[in-house]
Amino acid sequence: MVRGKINNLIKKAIKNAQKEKELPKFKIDEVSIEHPEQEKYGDYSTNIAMQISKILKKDPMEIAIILSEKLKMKSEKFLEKIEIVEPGFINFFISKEYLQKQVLDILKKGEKFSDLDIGKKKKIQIEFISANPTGPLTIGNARGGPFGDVLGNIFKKAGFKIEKAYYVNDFGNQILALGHSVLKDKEAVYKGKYIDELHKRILARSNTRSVLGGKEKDPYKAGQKAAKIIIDEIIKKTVKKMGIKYDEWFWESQLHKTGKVDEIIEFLKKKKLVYKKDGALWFKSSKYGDNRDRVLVKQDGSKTYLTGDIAYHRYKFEKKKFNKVINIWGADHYGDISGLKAGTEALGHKDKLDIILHQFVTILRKGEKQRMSKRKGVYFTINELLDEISSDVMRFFFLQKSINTHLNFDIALAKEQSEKNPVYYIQYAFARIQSILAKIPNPKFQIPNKSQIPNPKLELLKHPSELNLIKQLIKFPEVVEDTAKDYQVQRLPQYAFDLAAAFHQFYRDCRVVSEDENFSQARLALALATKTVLKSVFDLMGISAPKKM
RNA sequence: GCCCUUGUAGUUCAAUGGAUAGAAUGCGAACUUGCGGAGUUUGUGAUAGAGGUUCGACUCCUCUCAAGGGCACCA
Repeated sequence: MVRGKINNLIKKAIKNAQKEKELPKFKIDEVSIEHPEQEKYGDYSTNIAMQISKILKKDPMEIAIILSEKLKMKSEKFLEKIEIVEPGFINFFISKEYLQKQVLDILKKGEKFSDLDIGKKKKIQIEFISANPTGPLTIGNARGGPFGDVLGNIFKKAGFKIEKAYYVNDFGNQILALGHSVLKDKEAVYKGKYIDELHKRILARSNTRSVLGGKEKDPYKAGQKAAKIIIDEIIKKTVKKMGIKYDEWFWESQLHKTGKVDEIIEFLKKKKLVYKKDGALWFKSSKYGDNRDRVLVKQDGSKTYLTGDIAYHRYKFEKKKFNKVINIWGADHYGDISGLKAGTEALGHKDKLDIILHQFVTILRKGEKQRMSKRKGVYFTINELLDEISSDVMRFFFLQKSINTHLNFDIALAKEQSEKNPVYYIQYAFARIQSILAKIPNPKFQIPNKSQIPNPKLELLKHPSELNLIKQLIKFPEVVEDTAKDYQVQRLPQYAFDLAAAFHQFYRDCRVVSEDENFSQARLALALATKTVLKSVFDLMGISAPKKM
């Protein structure tokens, strides 16, 4: 990675300057390197001189001059020049030769280009969606879907071992409520077509061989049966349609059946972290920074959601040995964070749990807000959305936005704009490359690939559009690295768009297949490298890479 | 009342404390007889308000205003 190389150069330059007493000793945590927006400021840039100037109270320009002298001495072939600009920026310009060589590097590495090793094979579990099995997935609770899925893909690329999990809350009050709803008795809560169907199926006197059929009068059992059907026949299908594949579907009821929840209570009792009050058993979570204590066992003897969740997390950390667990929750679970964090800390797994909240989606119909409620049967399901727009468009739409935004979703607009969507723009770039490759007229123009890399005269690639395209290509590993660190997944669609734009410009300016064999070879190599990277980006985003459109 | 998140072109969204705030879409203009006219170039237009910190603020701090969420022995 170019950025890594520059980083090392700067660190060495600082050390050298210190050795020669041109700069005093001091500590810096991180050298920040960015891409300047303007071309004249180079390809990479650092503000390190300003950072140091704060510590040393010395003029940043002076520091920049000292460092740049050291950098120039050390400078390697990949840099064409280094410039200093007021008030103390050091700007780096990448050499043509280096860029040209990178094309071959990408072709050699293929799909593995931008595979990183920052994960060191540590195990991360990402749990997302995990909506209650009481109805179809709505746009509200599925926002975490594309996000969690893609974050997992990023981690994998960055060298972590990943598990994607869905936690099924098939236990407790909402299951009872579901049961009543299915039985359509006085305590019914949920409404909708699916409830009517479940009502028929679960109450109908069907053939005795059917596990789920038959008359079921007990509301809790009816609820459990309904939950299983909802997961297996509704949610799993929707999830698949969204292009998400889970490694594990974990059922909460298992924890209760196997006594894991009781074990948690015993464990906390032993650690003297519980007490009785008002007939309930409380967890002293406030000892771990929670704003209040939490109930583990209610007055009526049943366990709270939290108790089960702590048991589940013990399973994650101790049985499955995850080094890190990331839960993606809706903003309505904000109040539960400190309770679970306290629980994991009591278990001795502090700092291994990350909880990311996603804000909600406001559904608009013709500009008017729609209040959603599963209980009232008013909601917009993922399935309905996928009838209107493709999974590609849906995923891209959600991925583009930071998880923190309260986003507005106008269905009519989404449908209308799905035809002008940036996804098409990006996919079109891919299709264009395919079409170029398909049209190679002369068999002498070999298509370079992994097994057979000819020696394209890459030094011919010197048009600004060609060099710019290569610069985009080599940013890919940086995108993976940054996203694995800060979880800002919207960087990915942004990058895909920039890359596609760079390709379209190249296409306009540089004819790929021409009479000139050497040019054709070199540009084919570049087109192929672009195809490789685009394909990887599509894979990370879970979006299809069409050969034709 | 307290806590979390958010407020950026007409609209939907970007921008590790950096240099002239970037796209898409809308509206306006132009290019493209050539590997796909689903492409390219270009004009228009925005940091909710008031203070503060900083060489430098959309970004950090304080207050005000506005939106969503949370403050359960529900999940």
